[in-house]
Amino acid sequence: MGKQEQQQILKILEETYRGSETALKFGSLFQLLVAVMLSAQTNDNQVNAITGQLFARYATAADFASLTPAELEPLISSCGLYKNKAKNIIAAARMICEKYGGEVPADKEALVKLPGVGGKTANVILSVGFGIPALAVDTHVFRVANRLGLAAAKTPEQTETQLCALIPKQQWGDAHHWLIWHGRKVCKAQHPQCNQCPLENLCPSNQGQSN
DNA sequence: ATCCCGAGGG
DNA sequence: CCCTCTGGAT
Repeated sequence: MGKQEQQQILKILEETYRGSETALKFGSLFQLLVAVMLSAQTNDNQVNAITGQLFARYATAADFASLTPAELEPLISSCGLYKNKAKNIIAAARMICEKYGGEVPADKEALVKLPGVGGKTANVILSVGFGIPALAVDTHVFRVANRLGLAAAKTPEQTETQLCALIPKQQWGDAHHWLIWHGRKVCKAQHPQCNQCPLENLCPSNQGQSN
């Protein structure tokens, strides 16, 4: 896979998925943080199904900091992993109140120190929340980047490094969404829809390609 | 049965 | 590196 083909793939991804953005609903940076924390190992619809009511009742970091796990758990249980998520969301809310005046910090080092916030979540907050260039690598980005030959990575960290070297900084946030949506709609984990893929003839993982 | 915009702990 | 946490959709 040469650099020429990689740039061609990126161009087609951009044309196909231009303008795509997060499906998560949120009304503030802190709500974005909660929504992304809830999204682990579930899908956007499951998160959006509960955050409407949740954020109407509890909107700010201070609101969540005042909750106990026993209070929050039943409100988020439908998203799965709910004990860890409840504990982490409350602990992160308290740390944000104590250390950052109730505002989500615009700094990756600080974000990653929040309980339950790892590299992927931190990068989503930076790029989607603050407009700071960052390329979040989730399960879709990891899988799709490897399949398309945009990366040859064994870990999400390697994927991030390799993609960032390939893509201009101002497109990191957009590229994250191109790969997410391509992974969700076409390049699925189980049964990739290669026959309706705009990259069918460029993808090194497509066995049935015509060229 | 498998996957979903992961992270922390052992 | 592996395991665990977890419900809901397909």
